[in-house]
Amino acid sequence: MFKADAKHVKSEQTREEILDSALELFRQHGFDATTMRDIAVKAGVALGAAYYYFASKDAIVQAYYEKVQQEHTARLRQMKMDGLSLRQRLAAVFYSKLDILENDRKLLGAIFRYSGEPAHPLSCLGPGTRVVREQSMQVIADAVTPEALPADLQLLLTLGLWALQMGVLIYFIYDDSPQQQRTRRLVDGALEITTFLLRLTRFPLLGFARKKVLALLDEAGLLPQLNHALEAQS
Amino acid sequence: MFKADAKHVKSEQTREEILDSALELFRQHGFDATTMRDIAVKAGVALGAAYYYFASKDAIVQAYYEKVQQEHTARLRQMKMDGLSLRQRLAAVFYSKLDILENDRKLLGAIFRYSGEPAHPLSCLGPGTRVVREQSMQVIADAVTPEALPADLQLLLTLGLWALQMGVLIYFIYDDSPQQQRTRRLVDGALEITTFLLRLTRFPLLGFARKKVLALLDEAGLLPQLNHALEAQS
DNA sequence: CATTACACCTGAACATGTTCAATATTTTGC
DNA sequence: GCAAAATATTGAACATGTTCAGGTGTAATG
Repeated sequence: MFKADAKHVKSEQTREEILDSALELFRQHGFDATTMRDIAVKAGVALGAAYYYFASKDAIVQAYYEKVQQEHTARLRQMKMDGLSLRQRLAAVFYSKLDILENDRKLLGAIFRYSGEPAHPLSCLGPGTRVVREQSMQVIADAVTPEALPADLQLLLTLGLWALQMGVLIYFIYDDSPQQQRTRRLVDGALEITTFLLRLTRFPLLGFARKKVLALLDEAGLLPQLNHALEAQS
Repeated sequence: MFKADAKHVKSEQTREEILDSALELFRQHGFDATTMRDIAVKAGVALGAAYYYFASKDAIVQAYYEKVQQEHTARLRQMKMDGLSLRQRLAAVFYSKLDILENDRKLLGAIFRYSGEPAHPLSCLGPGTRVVREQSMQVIADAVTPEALPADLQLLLTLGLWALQMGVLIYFIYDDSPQQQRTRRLVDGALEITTFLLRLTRFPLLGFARKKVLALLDEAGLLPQLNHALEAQS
């Protein structure tokens, strides 16, 4: 069995070699300027080997993003959130994501390339990316949960924040201010407003709007079985 | 001079021929399954001619979308909006767009392909598509203007509705319900909630939130010079 | 009418993502 | 240990988006 493991390790090493080479080249010369042949040469394998491990060039970026999501989850698990406010916890979630992605903004474009193609396996909204998408929602849900909100509101807030995060990432890609300070300020402001509005939902009129929104999202099939996910992980 | 015009007409005809051939093939077999060679053959021209008129395969879809936007603008100009409520006017805006795009949902994916690449000329958020983007905002602005809202609120509402429209289009692409009924219901519900919330902005607390949101968007550079656009067209 | 300029068009050549049949290597079953 | 199965790897071949040096016809110029 140890030999099987050794082999698995070897195989995994080849994969890593290809992935690392690809990322280094992407960062140096950009995604489009890097060819699969360049990647294979740098990784010291034949062209076909790259396709043995990755279904496509875009799939390499997808693999990168999965690593990013793992790292994001890991970082937040390590943080002590006790005593922090909801807004502070959410700021930690958003900021750490930006920190991780800071030097790879040019790679992110590939993630969104198939947003409008339901059938594409790499569509960031399609079934092919469900796992990483749910994981990214879970990170947000974990920051929301301690607030002990009513279940429906919690679901709504989580979904809204996830959508906000998507928007922030797009803004981040376009942000050419130094160190992407503008994106950070945008996050600050958006979270301030979010928590402010959250407090308002106690009032009857906004509570009514909340119910309306939830019903609408439900009818549209946009409410994921986050409940299940939440139960499963606890 | 009439000969020069004749030539211009001829050239324009070739362009149309290529565009029409491309669209028909895209609709029949999908965007990816259609090759530039197929398009050229069907249009009765050489491969290079297609590239004389369109910078890339994606640019053909962009040209299509520009036609769609023209049609959208034209249809709404023709409609009598007198006596309609804001919600009814907005419903007309959203519904007519869906009507125009109804049979071309598969084409739309290409529009969003470069959302995450600021430098790409076809990025739907980049400078290369500014004209058509402003035109699509203008259609919404025209439906909002008769409401005679305070300028800041009008700007905010227009921007929000434009973002909503983007989201609706994405949902539309993914919607496999018959005749995309779900998207229509989503529009109905979203507009109901929007107008409801709009009424609430009169209350001081939500008015405060409104100011916050505007300041945030302004700082983020997300408020376009829609004022200018509005002035220019009136 | 000859010449030049220019818009329009051609198709071969190129670059690169992707496939795949063939081969090498490792693991498994006996 | 050895044959068979599974896994890993190779690189040539292919498909297709894109480029480009050149050709063709038409209109202005002299």
